Amino acid sequence: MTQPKASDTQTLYATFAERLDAVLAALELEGVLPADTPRANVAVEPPRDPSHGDIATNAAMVLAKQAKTNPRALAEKIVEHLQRDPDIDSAEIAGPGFINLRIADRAWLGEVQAIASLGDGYGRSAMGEGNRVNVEYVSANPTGPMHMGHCRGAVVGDALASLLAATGHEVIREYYVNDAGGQVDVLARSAHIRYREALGEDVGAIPEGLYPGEYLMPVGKALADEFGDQYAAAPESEWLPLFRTRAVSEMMDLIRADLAKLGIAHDVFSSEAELQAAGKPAEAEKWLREQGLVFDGELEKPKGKTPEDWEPVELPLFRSTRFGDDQDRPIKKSDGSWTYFGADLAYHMQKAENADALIDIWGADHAGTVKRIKAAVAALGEGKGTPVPFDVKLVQMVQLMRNGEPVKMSKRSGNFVTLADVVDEVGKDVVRFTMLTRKPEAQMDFDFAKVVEASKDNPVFYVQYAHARICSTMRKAADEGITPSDEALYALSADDLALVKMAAQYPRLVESAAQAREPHRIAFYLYDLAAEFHSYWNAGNDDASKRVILTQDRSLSGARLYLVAQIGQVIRNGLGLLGVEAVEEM
RNA sequence: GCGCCCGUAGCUCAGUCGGAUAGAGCACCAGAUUCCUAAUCUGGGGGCCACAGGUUCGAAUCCUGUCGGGCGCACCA
Repeated sequence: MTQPKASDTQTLYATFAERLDAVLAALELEGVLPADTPRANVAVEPPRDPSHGDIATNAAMVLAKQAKTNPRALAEKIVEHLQRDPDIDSAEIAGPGFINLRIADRAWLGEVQAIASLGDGYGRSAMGEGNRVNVEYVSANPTGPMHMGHCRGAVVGDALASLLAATGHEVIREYYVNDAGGQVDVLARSAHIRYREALGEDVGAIPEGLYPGEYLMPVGKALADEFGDQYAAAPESEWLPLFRTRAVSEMMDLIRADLAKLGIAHDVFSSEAELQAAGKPAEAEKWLREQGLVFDGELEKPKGKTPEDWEPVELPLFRSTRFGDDQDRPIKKSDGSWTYFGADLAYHMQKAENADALIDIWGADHAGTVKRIKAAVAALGEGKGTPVPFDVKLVQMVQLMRNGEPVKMSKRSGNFVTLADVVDEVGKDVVRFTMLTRKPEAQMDFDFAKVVEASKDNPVFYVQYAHARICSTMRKAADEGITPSDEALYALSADDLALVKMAAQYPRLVESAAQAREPHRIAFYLYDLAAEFHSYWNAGNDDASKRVILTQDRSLSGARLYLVAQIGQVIRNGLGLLGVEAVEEM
């Protein structure tokens, strides 16, 4: 598949922003505005109320003070210039000083042709200027299959990565494998029990503190097949590293398979164990000590209630308080091994060397560690002289429900709803769209039963149905011998143009969603666009002259088919960003 | 006690860099199918944007405080 090219031509809204800019520049020359007037707050956007026109700007209100006049007087000067633009039918001053523009039909029709010629590239943008952005997401511990708790971050991260890729960023999708801590030793011990079980031993119940899940049985079986009983009675030190490596590798295969079900594939898997083996945390420590940012000091007491076995210890601390953290954080434990943070710090420094910007998608339960990792990246930027843009997006918890009752999940007890189960039951598209139809920083309930049983109410089908309807219309028209054509676009009516206006917002929406790093905006937009289309379609039920397929007026029908095909294109492009399939029939 | 996130219609949620009369879906009520896919559409009722101050031409949006919900607060990961 060839990568669609970013739009070379400017989209409609962008050109009007530029035209306004030119007017303001002219006013500076005329002396109405002082030279080099800052215009950061000037907005050019569609008004919420369509009766106010196609495009509105607040320029006069924002700049009135600098022009030493009142907004309406300045607005009149601006309008005077704008009215000379042949693509602007009218420019009116309203309310406190808004300028409302009505755009000529031919400009809108040009946008329809732009969609057609850009195809998959419509809505792509060069905004990112090829900046390398590393997006780290999922990074679930390799101790078992993915459960629903991981799902939201996975989908949001993936959609965000796609969004950035579509807006001219070079995106690295990365997964950090936490394969170095104590929990992977627990995994190895759990695998050892399953190994003995596979050898025919009666192991009874899985002991407290180990992973009881049956997903480790195939791992034990594979180890038994390969090594026979040579490790069955051997001391732990003989088999632990081996079992750990094998089990982690199997778990990662499992996780990759789960992610594949969601349509997610990472470019890079970084191993914490390898990072440590390569001496990266030690390098980071050395460098930070030189910067005076790591020192040996006494660890502060935890802020909450003091644990009973609390005693002061001296550890190498990272001076994260210098960057706004509540306390300095240890990078090594008292046994000399690296803390999670110590390794993570080195990991982020490594990532920063290979990217212009970093984004982490984390679960809200890790919110407490955001400040220290941001401090680490800030320290790096300071040391290198160039700050590294770094964003941690927190994805709030998903409360899993079943018939209104919360489902308690615990990996330790083996009681959790796996991602694979849910995807198998309701489908990838439903899961992805559901996760994307709310902003990620708000908590959400995911009622399993509701989503399974009432999935036909899911908005994803509403959007997909719009696309399927368009495809079906194209098929039907082909049967009637009517082909889409832009020859008679001039014949389109105001109802047709309403659809165009909605579609024309797509490029600016993609850019603003990418800038805000909020992929959910795409989902809501697609819903609105689908609604506009369904409404348009149904108008043909009441009034046959408003149908798309008109056997008695093949030229108008061809124009409408051409238009509708472009709506389908936009829906397809948007769903593509979200990783949801644009089905051709339902 | 401290930090982070959230609070918008009965329910689930949008609300763009602060902009004009705060919007959808579900549910409820009334309609549309001899007609391109009714998984759709049209119309209706429903709001102290948690509360109180502040900032300004203008606040659901920004600031401060209060209340309510969630998450976190060793050297775990």
